Amino acid sequence: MAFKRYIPVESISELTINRLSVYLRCLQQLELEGVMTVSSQELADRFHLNSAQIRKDLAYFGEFGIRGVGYNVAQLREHLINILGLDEERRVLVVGAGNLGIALSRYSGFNTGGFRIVAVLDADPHKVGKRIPGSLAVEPAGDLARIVKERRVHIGVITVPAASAQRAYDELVDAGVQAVLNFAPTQLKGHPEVKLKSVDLKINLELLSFFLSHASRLASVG
Amino acid sequence: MAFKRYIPVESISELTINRLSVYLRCLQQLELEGVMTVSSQELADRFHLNSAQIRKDLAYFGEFGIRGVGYNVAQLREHLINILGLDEERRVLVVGAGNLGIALSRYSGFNTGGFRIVAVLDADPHKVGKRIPGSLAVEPAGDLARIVKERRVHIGVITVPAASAQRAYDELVDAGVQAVLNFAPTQLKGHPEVKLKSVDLKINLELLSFFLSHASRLASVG
DNA sequence: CCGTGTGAAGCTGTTCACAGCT
DNA sequence: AGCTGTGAACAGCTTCACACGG
Repeated sequence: MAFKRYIPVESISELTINRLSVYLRCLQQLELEGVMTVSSQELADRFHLNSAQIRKDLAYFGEFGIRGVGYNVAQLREHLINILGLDEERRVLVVGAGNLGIALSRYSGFNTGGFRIVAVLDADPHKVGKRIPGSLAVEPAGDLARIVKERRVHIGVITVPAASAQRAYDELVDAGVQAVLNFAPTQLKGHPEVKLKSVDLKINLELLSFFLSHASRLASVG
Repeated sequence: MAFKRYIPVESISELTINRLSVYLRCLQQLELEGVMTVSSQELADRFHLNSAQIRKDLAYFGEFGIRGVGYNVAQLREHLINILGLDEERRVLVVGAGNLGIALSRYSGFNTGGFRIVAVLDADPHKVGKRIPGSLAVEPAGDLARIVKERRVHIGVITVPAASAQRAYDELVDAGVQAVLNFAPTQLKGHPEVKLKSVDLKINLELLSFFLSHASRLASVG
């Protein structure tokens, strides 16, 4: 792989990595449309991005474009897949078979493009054994460590209530997962060696609520 | 309400608003524990935040603390609820009764703390009429405009596939919603007057995948 | 004396603008 | 001639550090 090595990976911002995912979506759509080549300006116009930022983000990882021409769509798509590590299978385990856990385990985004859900766990004996339509059967949370090791799980997803999230996180880390995606609305801490990303779905609703409260004041002005 | 008025709301960053939600969670937990008063330093230590940032974020909206003492937990919690507009009922409509739409409509976070889901729609006639356990029955997507008006919907949530998301967004805006939360992995555009927030759940998995790919290189070094 | 509220400093992320390659 | 790749300027966000009030 022809990645630049003189810029350390740790120095690249999460914002840049998130944008690489966005660029990947855009390129996949262009490829469907049969577009062979695209300039950063065309990409920016089409998908409401900034052309300089696209070039800068890509330049962290290599020189993928051709001056005077632009980028080869299929090639750049492959590069992004390599950079994001989506060429390897990532085995995912979901802790918490509540509404969100079940939805994610059936969600196509979590079962395509390199990701595969290999287990869904719950501590509630009433849920254990139930088959999730279009997905797996729920397994007992007590088997977490064994399952992580046997199925060589890479990523743990936490969809338990806030009060149980820290314990789930600790167990996942002890069992040996390499990264954790947390949906519980709580601040987890304790394991700097395992990458943790937290997502609080309600925060986004509250953000919109804030704008609703303050938009009416603006509207009353103009 | 004793908000500062000399700083315009538009100048406050989304990052600050998101942190207000986090502070609210923290205060709710402290209140459960019976803590009456808290300093920014104690809050920061307890929940892994930065004390100066807490003070600065709060100072945009007023002077809520007492010098030499700290903040009254219950009072500050009320202030945050007011600032975020969570004292008013926000009526939410979900477009798309797939896995994610159904999960969100049952998700407690979307039915508490000021939010109430008043309708779940889908274009698929096979889904229409089905009752979501612990939630509402699915209604036809064709009734969107009527339902938005009759039930005075504030916020539309898009959980349809990427290809249908722009249409759903346009219909929601035309029907008169004031804000939209989009879960479809696509770049929406066209209505600057309606606040739009997009969340792509898969981007977070891809971010973790990136770190997995690059962590092994770090591990091989040290 | 202690902790808030806040200018100022420092840092990170974005955008500009152009040299250099094709 | 046109577009990439990139240093430099700019903008925005975070952290510092201290004057001020309780």
